[in-house]
Amino acid sequence: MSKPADHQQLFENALDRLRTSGYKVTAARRDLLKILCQTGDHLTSTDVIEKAAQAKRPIGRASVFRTLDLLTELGIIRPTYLHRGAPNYIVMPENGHHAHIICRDCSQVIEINECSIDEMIDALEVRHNIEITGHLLELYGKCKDCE
Amino acid sequence: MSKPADHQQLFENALDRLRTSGYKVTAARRDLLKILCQTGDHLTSTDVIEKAAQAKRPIGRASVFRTLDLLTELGIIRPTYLHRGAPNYIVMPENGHHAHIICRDCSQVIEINECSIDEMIDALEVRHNIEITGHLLELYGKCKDCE
DNA sequence: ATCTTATTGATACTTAATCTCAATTGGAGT
DNA sequence: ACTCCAATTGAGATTAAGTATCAATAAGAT
Repeated sequence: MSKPADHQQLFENALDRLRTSGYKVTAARRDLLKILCQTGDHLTSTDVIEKAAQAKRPIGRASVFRTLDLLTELGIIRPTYLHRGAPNYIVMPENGHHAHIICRDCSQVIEINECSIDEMIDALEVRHNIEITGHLLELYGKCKDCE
Repeated sequence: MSKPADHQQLFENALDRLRTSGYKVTAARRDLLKILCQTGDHLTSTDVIEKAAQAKRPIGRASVFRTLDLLTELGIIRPTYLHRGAPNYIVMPENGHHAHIICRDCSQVIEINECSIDEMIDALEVRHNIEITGHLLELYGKCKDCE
Protein backbone atom coordinates (compact mmCIF):
# COMPACT_ATOMS: atom_id res chain seq x y z
CA MET A 1 0.00 0.00 0.00
CA SER A 2 1.36 3.40 -0.93
CA LYS A 3 0.53 7.04 -0.40
CA PRO A 4 -0.18 9.14 -3.49
CA ALA A 5 2.95 11.07 -4.38
CA ASP A 6 2.65 14.85 -4.47
CA HIS A 7 2.96 16.74 -7.73
CA GLN A 8 6.56 17.86 -7.30
CA GLN A 9 7.65 14.32 -6.48
CA LEU A 10 5.81 12.90 -9.49
CA PHE A 11 7.40 15.51 -11.70
CA GLU A 12 10.97 14.94 -10.48
CA ASN A 13 10.60 11.20 -10.78
CA ALA A 14 9.22 11.44 -14.29
CA LEU A 15 12.15 13.64 -15.33
CA ASP A 16 14.52 11.06 -13.93
CA ARG A 17 12.86 8.30 -15.87
CA LEU A 18 13.15 10.36 -19.05
CA ARG A 19 16.82 11.03 -18.42
CA THR A 20 17.79 7.51 -17.46
CA SER A 21 16.01 6.16 -20.52
CA GLY A 22 18.42 8.14 -22.65
CA TYR A 23 16.11 10.88 -23.85
CA LYS A 24 16.97 14.56 -23.77
CA VAL A 25 15.29 16.66 -21.13
CA THR A 26 14.14 19.48 -23.37
CA ALA A 27 12.19 22.58 -22.42
CA ALA A 28 9.12 21.26 -24.21
CA ARG A 29 9.21 17.94 -22.38
CA ARG A 30 9.83 19.56 -19.03
CA ASP A 31 7.01 22.05 -19.48
CA LEU A 32 4.63 19.40 -20.69
CA LEU A 33 5.39 17.10 -17.78
CA LYS A 34 4.82 20.02 -15.45
CA ILE A 35 1.42 20.59 -17.00
CA LEU A 36 0.51 16.93 -16.64
CA CYS A 37 1.72 16.61 -13.05
CA GLN A 38 0.31 19.89 -11.79
CA THR A 39 -3.06 19.77 -13.45
CA GLY A 40 -3.74 16.26 -12.24
CA ASP A 41 -5.29 13.34 -13.94
CA HIS A 42 -7.64 12.78 -16.81
CA LEU A 43 -6.58 15.41 -19.34
CA THR A 44 -7.26 14.72 -22.98
CA SER A 45 -4.70 15.46 -25.68
CA THR A 46 -6.82 18.48 -26.61
CA ASP A 47 -6.66 19.74 -23.01
CA VAL A 48 -2.90 19.42 -23.03
CA ILE A 49 -2.54 21.07 -26.44
CA GLU A 50 -4.59 24.02 -25.22
CA LYS A 51 -2.59 24.47 -22.05
CA ALA A 52 0.67 24.03 -23.93
CA ALA A 53 -0.31 26.69 -26.44
CA GLN A 54 -1.17 29.19 -23.70
CA ALA A 55 2.09 28.72 -21.80
CA LYS A 56 4.78 31.42 -21.67
CA ARG A 57 6.87 29.16 -23.87
CA PRO A 58 4.27 27.55 -26.17
CA ILE A 59 4.66 23.95 -27.34
CA GLY A 60 3.61 22.91 -30.83
CA ARG A 61 0.82 20.48 -31.57
CA ALA A 62 3.00 17.80 -33.06
CA SER A 63 5.41 17.92 -30.14
CA VAL A 64 2.59 17.46 -27.69
CA PHE A 65 1.47 14.28 -29.44
CA ARG A 66 5.04 13.06 -29.75
CA THR A 67 5.70 13.68 -26.09
CA LEU A 68 2.45 12.04 -24.98
CA ASP A 69 3.43 8.99 -27.02
CA LEU A 70 6.92 8.92 -25.57
CA LEU A 71 5.70 9.29 -21.99
CA THR A 72 3.19 6.53 -22.58
CA GLU A 73 5.88 4.26 -23.95
CA LEU A 74 7.99 4.89 -20.87
CA GLY A 75 5.05 4.15 -18.58
CA ILE A 76 5.06 7.66 -17.13
CA ILE A 77 1.54 8.39 -18.27
CA ARG A 78 -1.26 6.13 -19.41
CA PRO A 79 -4.20 6.75 -21.75
CA THR A 80 -7.50 5.53 -20.44
CA TYR A 81 -11.06 5.67 -21.63
CA LEU A 82 -13.49 7.62 -19.47
CA HIS A 83 -16.07 9.04 -21.85
CA ARG A 84 -16.41 8.93 -25.60
CA GLY A 85 -13.84 10.54 -27.84
CA ALA A 86 -10.16 11.02 -27.21
CA PRO A 87 -8.34 9.22 -24.39
CA ASN A 88 -7.69 10.81 -21.03
CA TYR A 89 -4.15 10.64 -19.69
CA ILE A 90 -3.22 9.82 -16.13
CA VAL A 91 0.22 10.27 -14.66
CA MET A 92 1.46 6.99 -13.23
CA PRO A 93 3.28 7.19 -9.89
CA GLU A 94 6.69 5.64 -9.40
CA ASN A 95 5.26 2.41 -8.05
CA GLY A 96 3.15 2.11 -11.17
CA HIS A 97 -0.13 1.59 -9.37
CA HIS A 98 -3.29 3.39 -10.30
CA ALA A 99 -6.91 2.51 -9.64
CA HIS A 100 -10.21 4.32 -10.01
CA ILE A 101 -13.91 3.64 -10.16
CA ILE A 102 -15.99 5.02 -13.03
CA CYS A 103 -19.72 5.50 -12.58
CA ARG A 104 -21.50 4.11 -15.60
CA ASP A 105 -24.30 6.64 -15.23
CA CYS A 106 -22.70 10.00 -14.49
CA SER A 107 -19.11 9.16 -15.51
CA GLN A 108 -17.89 10.44 -12.16
CA VAL A 109 -14.39 9.17 -11.39
CA ILE A 110 -13.50 8.09 -7.86
CA GLU A 111 -9.79 7.70 -7.26
CA ILE A 112 -8.68 4.76 -5.15
CA ASN A 113 -5.54 4.79 -3.07
CA GLU A 114 -5.89 1.48 -1.29
CA CYS A 115 -5.00 -1.34 -3.63
CA SER A 116 -4.13 -4.83 -2.48
CA ILE A 117 -3.55 -6.92 -5.56
CA ASP A 118 0.15 -7.27 -4.94
CA GLU A 119 -0.09 -10.94 -3.96
CA MET A 120 -2.01 -11.69 -7.12
CA ILE A 121 0.60 -9.89 -9.19
CA ASP A 122 3.36 -11.93 -7.58
CA ALA A 123 1.59 -15.12 -8.59
CA LEU A 124 1.08 -13.88 -12.16
CA GLU A 125 4.74 -13.01 -12.52
CA VAL A 126 5.71 -16.57 -11.72
CA ARG A 127 2.99 -18.18 -13.80
CA HIS A 128 3.60 -16.14 -16.93
CA ASN A 129 7.33 -15.70 -16.42
CA ILE A 130 7.06 -11.96 -16.82
CA GLU A 131 8.12 -8.99 -14.79
CA ILE A 132 5.18 -6.75 -14.05
CA THR A 133 6.06 -3.12 -13.52
CA GLY A 134 2.71 -1.43 -13.25
CA HIS A 135 -1.01 -1.74 -13.57
CA LEU A 136 -4.21 0.12 -14.13
CA LEU A 137 -7.27 -1.18 -12.35
CA GLU A 138 -10.51 0.26 -13.58
CA LEU A 139 -13.68 -0.61 -11.74
CA TYR A 140 -17.13 0.02 -13.14
CA GLY A 141 -20.20 0.56 -11.06
CA LYS A 142 -22.95 2.90 -10.06
CA CYS A 143 -22.10 5.58 -7.53
CA LYS A 144 -24.30 6.58 -4.61
CA ASP A 145 -25.49 9.74 -6.37
CA CYS A 146 -26.79 7.63 -9.23
CA GLU A 147 -28.56 4.93 -7.23
CA MET B 1 -12.70 -17.33 -10.43
CA SER B 2 -14.51 -17.85 -13.70
CA LYS B 3 -13.97 -19.68 -16.97
CA PRO B 4 -13.83 -17.56 -20.10
CA ALA B 5 -17.19 -17.76 -21.83
CA ASP B 6 -17.20 -19.11 -25.36
CA HIS B 7 -18.13 -16.91 -28.27
CA GLN B 8 -21.68 -18.11 -28.64
CA GLN B 9 -22.37 -17.59 -24.95
CA LEU B 10 -20.89 -14.09 -25.03
CA PHE B 11 -22.99 -13.26 -28.05
CA GLU B 12 -26.27 -14.54 -26.59
CA ASN B 13 -25.66 -12.77 -23.33
CA ALA B 14 -24.84 -9.49 -25.07
CA LEU B 15 -28.06 -9.73 -27.10
CA ASP B 16 -30.00 -10.25 -23.89
CA ARG B 17 -28.44 -7.20 -22.33
CA LEU B 18 -29.35 -5.15 -25.36
CA ARG B 19 -32.93 -6.37 -25.28
CA THR B 20 -33.48 -5.97 -21.56
CA SER B 21 -32.06 -2.45 -21.72
CA GLY B 22 -34.93 -1.55 -24.04
CA TYR B 23 -33.03 -1.28 -27.29
CA LYS B 24 -34.17 -2.90 -30.51
CA VAL B 25 -32.28 -5.96 -31.66
CA THR B 26 -31.69 -4.93 -35.23
CA ALA B 27 -29.86 -6.82 -37.96
CA ALA B 28 -27.01 -4.33 -37.84
CA ARG B 29 -26.57 -4.68 -34.09
CA ARG B 30 -26.80 -8.45 -34.22
CA ASP B 31 -24.27 -8.73 -37.04
CA LEU B 32 -21.91 -6.32 -35.39
CA LEU B 33 -22.05 -8.13 -32.08
CA LYS B 34 -21.33 -11.35 -33.93
CA ILE B 35 -18.26 -9.81 -35.50
CA LEU B 36 -17.04 -8.58 -32.13
CA CYS B 37 -17.67 -11.86 -30.32
CA GLN B 38 -16.35 -14.14 -33.04
CA THR B 39 -13.25 -12.22 -34.01
CA GLY B 40 -12.16 -11.89 -30.43
CA ASP B 41 -10.65 -9.00 -28.58
CA HIS B 42 -8.75 -5.89 -29.45
CA LEU B 43 -10.34 -4.76 -32.69
CA THR B 44 -10.16 -1.09 -33.52
CA SER B 45 -13.15 0.81 -34.88
CA THR B 46 -11.43 0.74 -38.25
CA ASP B 47 -11.13 -3.05 -38.06
CA VAL B 48 -14.82 -3.35 -37.29
CA ILE B 49 -15.82 -0.91 -40.04
CA GLU B 50 -13.83 -2.97 -42.54
CA LYS B 51 -15.35 -6.27 -41.49
CA ALA B 52 -18.81 -4.75 -41.39
CA ALA B 53 -18.43 -3.39 -44.90
CA GLN B 54 -17.36 -6.79 -46.26
CA ALA B 55 -20.24 -8.68 -44.69
CA LYS B 56 -23.08 -10.17 -46.76
CA ARG B 57 -25.31 -7.52 -45.25
CA PRO B 58 -22.98 -4.49 -44.99
CA ILE B 59 -23.28 -2.05 -42.10
CA GLY B 60 -22.66 1.65 -42.60
CA ARG B 61 -19.83 3.58 -41.04
CA ALA B 62 -22.01 5.78 -38.86
CA SER B 63 -23.96 2.81 -37.54
CA VAL B 64 -20.77 1.06 -36.55
CA PHE B 65 -19.70 4.03 -34.46
CA ARG B 66 -23.17 4.40 -32.98
CA THR B 67 -23.32 0.75 -32.07
CA LEU B 68 -19.83 0.74 -30.58
CA ASP B 69 -20.85 3.71 -28.42
CA LEU B 70 -24.06 2.03 -27.35
CA LEU B 71 -22.37 -1.24 -26.49
CA THR B 72 -19.75 0.66 -24.51
CA GLU B 73 -22.43 2.53 -22.60
CA LEU B 74 -24.09 -0.76 -21.73
CA GLY B 75 -20.80 -2.23 -20.55
CA ILE B 76 -20.88 -4.95 -23.21
CA ILE B 77 -17.64 -3.84 -24.80
CA ARG B 78 -14.87 -1.67 -23.52
CA PRO B 79 -12.33 0.52 -25.34
CA THR B 80 -8.72 0.22 -24.19
CA TYR B 81 -5.53 1.81 -25.42
CA LEU B 82 -3.05 -0.85 -26.38
CA HIS B 83 -0.97 0.90 -28.98
CA ARG B 84 -1.09 4.46 -30.18
CA GLY B 85 -4.04 5.76 -32.14
CA ALA B 86 -7.60 4.56 -31.99
CA PRO B 87 -8.85 2.50 -29.06
CA ASN B 88 -9.18 -1.27 -29.22
CA TYR B 89 -12.44 -2.83 -28.12
CA ILE B 90 -12.76 -5.86 -25.91
CA VAL B 91 -15.98 -7.74 -25.30
CA MET B 92 -16.72 -7.89 -21.59
CA PRO B 93 -18.06 -11.23 -20.29
CA GLU B 94 -21.19 -11.45 -18.22
CA ASN B 95 -19.29 -11.33 -14.95
CA GLY B 96 -17.66 -8.11 -16.08
CA HIS B 97 -14.12 -9.25 -15.43
CA HIS B 98 -11.30 -8.74 -17.88
CA ALA B 99 -7.57 -8.66 -17.31
CA HIS B 100 -4.54 -8.65 -19.57
CA ILE B 101 -0.85 -7.89 -19.51
CA ILE B 102 0.63 -5.53 -22.08
CA CYS B 103 4.31 -5.75 -22.89
CA ARG B 104 5.77 -2.27 -22.90
CA ASP B 105 8.32 -3.24 -25.53
CA CYS B 106 6.52 -5.30 -28.15
CA SER B 107 2.91 -4.44 -27.23
CA GLN B 108 2.11 -8.12 -27.06
CA VAL B 109 -1.08 -8.73 -25.12
CA ILE B 110 -1.34 -11.69 -22.77
CA GLU B 111 -4.87 -12.50 -21.68
CA ILE B 112 -5.39 -13.49 -18.07
CA ASN B 113 -8.17 -15.76 -16.95
CA GLU B 114 -7.25 -16.16 -13.31
CA CYS B 115 -8.21 -13.05 -11.41
CA SER B 116 -8.57 -12.96 -7.66
CA ILE B 117 -9.38 -9.43 -6.70
CA ASP B 118 -12.90 -10.24 -5.64
CA GLU B 119 -12.19 -9.83 -1.93
CA MET B 120 -10.66 -6.46 -2.58
CA ILE B 121 -13.69 -5.41 -4.59
CA ASP B 122 -15.98 -6.44 -1.75
CA ALA B 123 -14.06 -4.19 0.61
CA LEU B 124 -14.18 -1.28 -1.83
CA GLU B 125 -17.93 -1.60 -2.23
CA VAL B 126 -18.40 -1.16 1.49
CA ARG B 127 -15.86 1.60 1.88
CA HIS B 128 -17.09 3.70 -1.02
CA ASN B 129 -20.74 2.74 -0.71
CA ILE B 130 -20.90 1.80 -4.36
CA GLU B 131 -21.97 -1.25 -6.27
CA ILE B 132 -19.19 -2.45 -8.52
CA THR B 133 -20.37 -4.31 -11.59
CA GLY B 134 -17.19 -4.85 -13.53
CA HIS B 135 -13.55 -4.08 -13.90
CA LEU B 136 -10.65 -3.90 -16.29
CA LEU B 137 -7.26 -4.79 -14.92
CA GLU B 138 -4.34 -3.87 -17.09
CA LEU B 139 -0.88 -4.96 -16.07
CA TYR B 140 2.24 -3.54 -17.65
CA GLY B 141 5.53 -5.33 -17.87
CA LYS B 142 8.17 -6.81 -20.08
CA CYS B 143 7.42 -10.22 -21.57
CA LYS B 144 9.92 -13.06 -21.80
CA ASP B 145 10.54 -12.45 -25.50
CA CYS B 146 11.61 -8.89 -24.74
CA GLU B 147 13.93 -9.60 -21.81
C1' DA C 1 -51.65 -6.04 -40.93
C1' DT C 2 -50.87 -1.43 -39.25
C1' DC C 3 -48.65 2.14 -36.94
C1' DT C 4 -45.21 4.52 -34.32
C1' DT C 5 -40.81 5.33 -33.19
C1' DA C 6 -36.14 3.88 -33.10
C1' DT C 7 -32.67 2.94 -36.15
C1' DT C 8 -30.14 3.04 -40.40
C1' DG C 9 -27.13 4.56 -44.43
C1' DA C 10 -25.27 8.04 -47.41
C1' DT C 11 -23.08 12.11 -47.53
C1' DA C 12 -21.07 16.10 -45.85
C1' DC C 13 -18.52 17.82 -42.28
C1' DT C 14 -15.59 18.56 -38.14
C1' DT C 15 -12.01 17.24 -35.23
C1' DA C 16 -8.00 14.38 -34.02
C1' DA C 17 -3.76 12.68 -35.23
C1' DT C 18 0.20 12.06 -38.39
C1' DC C 19 3.88 13.33 -41.72
C1' DT C 20 7.55 16.11 -43.63
C1' DC C 21 11.36 18.87 -43.44
C1' DA C 22 14.06 22.86 -42.43
C1' DA C 23 15.41 25.22 -38.15
C1' DT C 24 16.77 24.70 -33.43
C1' DT C 25 18.73 22.93 -29.19
C1' DG C 26 20.50 19.77 -25.47
C1' DG C 27 24.41 18.04 -23.77
C1' DA C 28 28.74 15.27 -24.69
C1' DG C 29 33.32 16.08 -25.61
C1' DT C 30 37.08 19.34 -25.99
C1' DA D 1 32.91 28.22 -22.29
C1' DC D 2 32.88 26.63 -27.22
C1' DT D 3 31.89 23.40 -30.87
C1' DC D 4 29.51 19.97 -32.91
C1' DC D 5 26.06 16.55 -34.04
C1' DA D 6 22.23 13.90 -33.41
C1' DA D 7 17.89 14.43 -31.28
C1' DT D 8 14.13 17.31 -31.06
C1' DT D 9 11.04 20.92 -32.39
C1' DG D 10 7.40 23.81 -34.91
C1' DA D 11 4.71 25.06 -38.89
C1' DG D 12 1.95 23.67 -42.12
C1' DA D 13 0.10 20.11 -45.17
C1' DT D 14 -2.13 15.85 -45.09
C1' DT D 15 -4.66 11.78 -43.68
C1' DA D 16 -7.58 9.39 -40.64
C1' DA D 17 -11.10 9.20 -37.10
C1' DG D 18 -15.36 10.42 -35.53
C1' DT D 19 -19.86 13.26 -35.80
C1' DA D 20 -24.09 15.47 -37.66
C1' DT D 21 -28.02 15.62 -40.72
C1' DC D 22 -31.96 13.83 -42.68
C1' DA D 23 -34.84 11.09 -45.58
C1' DA D 24 -35.72 6.08 -45.91
C1' DT D 25 -36.37 1.79 -43.46
C1' DA D 26 -37.47 -1.77 -40.16
C1' DA D 27 -38.43 -3.53 -35.27
C1' DG D 28 -41.90 -4.80 -32.55
C1' DA D 29 -46.10 -3.29 -29.96
C1' DT D 30 -51.08 -3.32 -30.57
